[in-house]
Amino acid sequence: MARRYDPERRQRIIDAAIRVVGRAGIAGLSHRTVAAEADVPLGSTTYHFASLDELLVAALRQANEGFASVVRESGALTDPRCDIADELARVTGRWLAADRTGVELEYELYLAALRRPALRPVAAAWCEGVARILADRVDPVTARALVALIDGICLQVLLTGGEYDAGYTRDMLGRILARGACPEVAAGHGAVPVD
Amino acid sequence: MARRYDPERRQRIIDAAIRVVGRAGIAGLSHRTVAAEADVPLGSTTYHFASLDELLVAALRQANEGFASVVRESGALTDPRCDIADELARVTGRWLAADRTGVELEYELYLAALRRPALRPVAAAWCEGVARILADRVDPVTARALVALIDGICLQVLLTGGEYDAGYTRDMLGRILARGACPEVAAGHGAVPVD
Amino acid sequence: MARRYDPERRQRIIDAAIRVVGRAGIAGLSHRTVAAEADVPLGSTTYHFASLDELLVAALRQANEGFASVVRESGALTDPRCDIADELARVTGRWLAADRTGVELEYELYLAALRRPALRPVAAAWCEGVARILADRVDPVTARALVALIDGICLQVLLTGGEYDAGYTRDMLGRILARGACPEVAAGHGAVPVD
Amino acid sequence: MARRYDPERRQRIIDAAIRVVGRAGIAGLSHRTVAAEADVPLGSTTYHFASLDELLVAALRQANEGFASVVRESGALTDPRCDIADELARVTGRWLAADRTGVELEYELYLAALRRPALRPVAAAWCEGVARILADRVDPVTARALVALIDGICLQVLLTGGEYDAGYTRDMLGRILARGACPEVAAGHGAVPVD
DNA sequence: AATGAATGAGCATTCATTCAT
DNA sequence: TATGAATGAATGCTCATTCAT
Repeated sequence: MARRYDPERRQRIIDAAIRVVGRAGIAGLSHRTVAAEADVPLGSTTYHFASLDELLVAALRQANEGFASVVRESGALTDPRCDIADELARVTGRWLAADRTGVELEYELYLAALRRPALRPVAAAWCEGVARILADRVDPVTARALVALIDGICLQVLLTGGEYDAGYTRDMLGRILARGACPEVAAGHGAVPVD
Repeated sequence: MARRYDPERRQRIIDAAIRVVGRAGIAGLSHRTVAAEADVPLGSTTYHFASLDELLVAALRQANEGFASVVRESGALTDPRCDIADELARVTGRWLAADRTGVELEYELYLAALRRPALRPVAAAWCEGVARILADRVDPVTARALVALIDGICLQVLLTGGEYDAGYTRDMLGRILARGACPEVAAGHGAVPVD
Repeated sequence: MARRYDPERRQRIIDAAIRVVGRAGIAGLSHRTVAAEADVPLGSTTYHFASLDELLVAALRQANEGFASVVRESGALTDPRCDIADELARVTGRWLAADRTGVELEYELYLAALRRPALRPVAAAWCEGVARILADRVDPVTARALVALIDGICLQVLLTGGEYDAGYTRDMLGRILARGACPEVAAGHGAVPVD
Repeated sequence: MARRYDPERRQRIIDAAIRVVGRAGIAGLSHRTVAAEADVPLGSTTYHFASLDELLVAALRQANEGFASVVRESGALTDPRCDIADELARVTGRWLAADRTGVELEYELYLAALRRPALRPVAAAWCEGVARILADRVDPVTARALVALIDGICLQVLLTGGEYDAGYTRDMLGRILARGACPEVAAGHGAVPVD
């Protein structure tokens, strides 16, 4: 009994869900685990969220902001003189190093959206969020490609257990940004022969 | 009783697992669902695969081949005169269009490696497999970036429900390839400079 | 459906567990057997007891009381003039004769503590419970030895299928009590010397 | 294939079973665990032992000798001048300290014999084995009581997780041996008043 | 004589959800 | 409104045993 009239309980449950997903993955999210983590009665979670999916969407929508805010807080990107490739590579490295839990959680969102259409808008917002921040410096198409490349590089690091290589990332982002730097090659999309 | 001596049972279980994941996602894969799909007794699945993870690894290893074989079969990549960016963009488009279920399955298994270390080596093999096919035409670092970018673009398509844009993809792959030709940028990061 | 709101269910499950162990041994105790015996749904047993060990502790705690209460009810022990050895031997005999099933159950749960640390505190309480009853008449060290000897004798009877010999038991308990009166022997080992 | 004609396989399986029971208890003994421990094919265990019980009896019969042989090897007991109580207490302490696995295994035998009549002769042999060794120095009845007391004391140590107290053990064994030392008290089996 | 494959029963446990209060 | 109790289904997994070879 006791704990009636707890207006922030709903929020506390969401926060707990984020911690649970961060720790054990979406597969580890259940009414029980989240109730235990939030220190609320089991019935409370089903009362505030009609289904687990509803809770999951609320949680992921909130957790969504990790990378975007890291990028936004990197004031450098707004400085027109900074090297975007270098700065993005650095920021990505910091993000990967700082809080692996948060990183895994955001990619878990990707995994989940694959099967749950309800999550697709949330996943789409992730991409757009980052792209919009870059919109002041690069055209939208390039921004989207930068996000895609960062995504792909991060996935390779996370999935293969490899080290993140900031120099490599900077160079590859640089290539995307440097459209036209080597006009004669880019023009024809020619292959780069190895020998 | 009845069905003793079924030498291909192990393979049949793997095939059934792939069908189950394709239909219901990894979350839908259980000893029971796969046993029902393969039409074998429950005990048979645990006999042939000591754990679900082991079955998942076998399934991922087999499903893994989808994109790689599409790329490999695109004989064009071995033709030194073809435009790699254009060809890769076209092949990717064909793959995405042909069998969305297969694509989703491949990415779901791929992303699952995030939480299941047992799957990581197989996920890593995915990247390397595609990169190796490109190895005849581009240096390894560039190959890895191409794979990363394709990964990122495919994910955006799958997750946002957007259309696949072959022209955009070709251009962005082209940028990565273009600068692969500029030794002063690639230098120092294991790139194989073009002489 | 049907049987919601059954406030004594928890106790009924414990009682059922004791019956199951009495009939089939600890090895025969499972959520399923106890649920069937208590006539409750399977989920009910796991709801009330988070693990089988927890149920076992509750059962042992309850079954535990058999010998202790027989001793306690033997009012004679509180009579300063009675012969403790004789009375303990008689009480032990009565306990062994009365309900062999109960005795075996008590020893089975007792011995199970060997492998299940969760049961150890309850097993320890068994010893202390009996020892405490004797505390009015003998020093604590002697009490512990009396309990140990009774334990050993009962085990021999139970395990070898031999007959219980009250005279032999009385004599041996008597020897332990007799030397309790010789301070020079007991001294130095926490014995309470008789002044 | 390969390993046909392995005349010692039966014995190797028994040895493996003892190790398994010592490590994980009787509950941990299965055809699978013992086959893995013995490094023989699963079918081999069922071939050599028609049932698990048969293997268990064979294993316990062999493991049975632990304490008895420790006592026997303590040559001191055959020296008429040695203090039996002291020597037994010391030997018991050494046994408990040396190899807790072996100790637990022997008591596991007790637990099992409670429910499996097939094991009772084995358990009875345990008691008699030790008693027989003492037969040269004390009368059979006293020998049995010594064994019972040692049993009870060991159980208390094992079950309550307490420390073994050699001095206490020597004193209590001494009381059983010292029949008649305090004739006036022993005669009447009088109680030992605390105050 | 020996064994790998097979299988159906059983295990402890977790679960989303329902519902009477 | 909020919740503890309840429950049936499902989970991964282990098992003793059988049996064709």
